[in-house]
Amino acid sequence: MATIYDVAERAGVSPATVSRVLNGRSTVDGELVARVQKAVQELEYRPNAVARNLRRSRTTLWAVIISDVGNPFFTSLVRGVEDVAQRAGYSVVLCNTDEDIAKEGRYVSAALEEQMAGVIISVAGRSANVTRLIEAGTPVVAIDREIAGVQVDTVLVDNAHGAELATTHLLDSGYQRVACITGPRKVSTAAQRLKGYQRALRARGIAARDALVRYSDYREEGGYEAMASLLGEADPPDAVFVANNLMTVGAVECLVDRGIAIPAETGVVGFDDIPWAHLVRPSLTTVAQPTYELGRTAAMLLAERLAEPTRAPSTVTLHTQLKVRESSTRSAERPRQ
Amino acid sequence: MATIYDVAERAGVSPATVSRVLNGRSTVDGELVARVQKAVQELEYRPNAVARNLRRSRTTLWAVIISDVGNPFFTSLVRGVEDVAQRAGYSVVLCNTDEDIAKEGRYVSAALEEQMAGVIISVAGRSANVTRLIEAGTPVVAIDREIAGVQVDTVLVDNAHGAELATTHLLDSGYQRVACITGPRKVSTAAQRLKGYQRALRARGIAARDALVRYSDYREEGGYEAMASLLGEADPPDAVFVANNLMTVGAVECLVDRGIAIPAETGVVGFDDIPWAHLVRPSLTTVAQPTYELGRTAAMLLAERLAEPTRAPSTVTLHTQLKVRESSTRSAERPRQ
DNA sequence: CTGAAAGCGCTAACAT
DNA sequence: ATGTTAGCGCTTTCAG
Repeated sequence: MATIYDVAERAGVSPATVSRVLNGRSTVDGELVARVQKAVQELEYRPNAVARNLRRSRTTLWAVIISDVGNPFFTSLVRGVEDVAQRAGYSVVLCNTDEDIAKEGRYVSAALEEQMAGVIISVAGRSANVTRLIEAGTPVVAIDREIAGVQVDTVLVDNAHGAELATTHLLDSGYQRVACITGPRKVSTAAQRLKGYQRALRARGIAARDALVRYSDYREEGGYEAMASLLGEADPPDAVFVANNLMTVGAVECLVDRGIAIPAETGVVGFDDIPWAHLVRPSLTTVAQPTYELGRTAAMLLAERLAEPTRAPSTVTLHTQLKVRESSTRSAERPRQ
Repeated sequence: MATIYDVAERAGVSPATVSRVLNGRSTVDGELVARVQKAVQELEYRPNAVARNLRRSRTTLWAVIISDVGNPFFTSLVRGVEDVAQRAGYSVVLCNTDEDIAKEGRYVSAALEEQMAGVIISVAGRSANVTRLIEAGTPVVAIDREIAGVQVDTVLVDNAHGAELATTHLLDSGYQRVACITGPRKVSTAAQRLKGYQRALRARGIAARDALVRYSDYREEGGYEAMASLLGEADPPDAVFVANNLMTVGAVECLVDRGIAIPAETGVVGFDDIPWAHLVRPSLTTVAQPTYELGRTAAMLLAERLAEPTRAPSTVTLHTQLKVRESSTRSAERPRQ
């Protein structure tokens, strides 16, 4: 591979001048610029980014740390990040933690060692890993999930509000015993969505019963099992609010397997859309999140912080939207969609 | 950030010795090892990977270049790559091209400039971009799509065979005029799947008619439009084989919008599963690909080539599987699944 | 077994 | 405006 010295020699200038031409910062004589560009072409010169990064002590890599690449929620989000990153001249390194804090820790170490320019993270658990990044001065944006006790730029959705809407909608549809399947205890979205569910019940003067709440893992199998467990109750629910998309699919599968009719016997609303919710029969009522926008917003916050490291961290909350479809509406009221 | 010199000083040894301890290559006196480790702990020393990469002139980054992060086919594949990569000590940089050759070119440049250790790519079009990588000596593994005229490790599925099975199955189900919606002309999988479709027709002595073939873009909207176009034919099809998952969803939506019953009036088989094909009503018959295994296999090939750069390139072909569900079986024969 | 020293390729003072 | 030069942090000969 040709180096900057080879180019300099061929163009009859110093390496510094080549560097100047390449980076277009300082002003260089037009004639020299032309010679350098010609030499670059002829030698098929390609700058060595590693050397540049070492010298500048910063890279053009962003780490995006998420818990499940298989979940369309996260892929849509990553896409939002990616689009902004590319435009701003950064590349995205994808890090999949499977909700595993140790794995998250390894990725944080890698981000630190690789001197990554910034990190966008949906945290798997407590804040320890994020603290390491902050102490090292790496800009961090929290996405989807809040990080307790740490001041960082954050992009969230109105989880409690969305959950409340969903639950209220089920009650409005005439369901009496509305259950909730939420996510892992440590995850902020799980807590917030549960809180919204409870708030909706309270608003109607209904006592929240622990027997109708399950904590699960945000995975399809977890949703299936939680639903099965709810159906095992002495007084089983006639509707369920499920706190993420994959668990909703699992819960629906469980109901289908048991021959329980949706929505006639049991109503279902899921938090977060799935790509083909409208093709599923009955089509699924969901609390849709602006997933792509979440990613875009986080990326823009990161880009801004990189440009202006000292400004105070901000939290952006995006809005969810209840998409009423068939799974939550008993015969009387049909959804318009 | 502490450097290797700080550690050396604190441990009372030379930087070279610290390096040896850290990399565990050369044998170092036990007492010195202990002192170095202690110093590393106390200083919370973290090696600078950028400096190491420059010195070693190689990195621990892999680029995975795909055409659509939004497609579950690719995310599952990426996950397979990721799992192997992490275990082998590499990180994965995700590059989304949107089937855009210019964008692909930019990612290839980035991979070259960042001195990435290897590239796994599902090519958007012709081989020019890949040739640049090969000329620079960067190991490349082609995944999902073949690269014409270039010798590289390759992981594919039996596209023509899968398409043939799908088409034959439709004919067996009693459909007479089976159409095909395939992908972009330049993409090898589109050609292969079309070929399998044609082969199945020929085997039954049916003439393949251009009027029943559409080239589209592997996207949902493209599938919708292609289906609409087919329905506009004087003699419209009574079944369709669709060459990827997203276009299948689009085609189904089109049929639903037109009030055409699946499978009674029109049968549908798609190539590549979608995650919730069984929840869709009618559930979708698909040619399932071992997506995760595709990724895993490509990653293993890359890891092997990195370990042994001179061995001859190999091509691995994985098998598809026809999953018969409701969308392709008229009342008489019910699917068992 | 350990240390000294060179150098990976680039950029940014500094000097001219 | 251009060139000279030091050095980013690490690894790896080469000596000892």
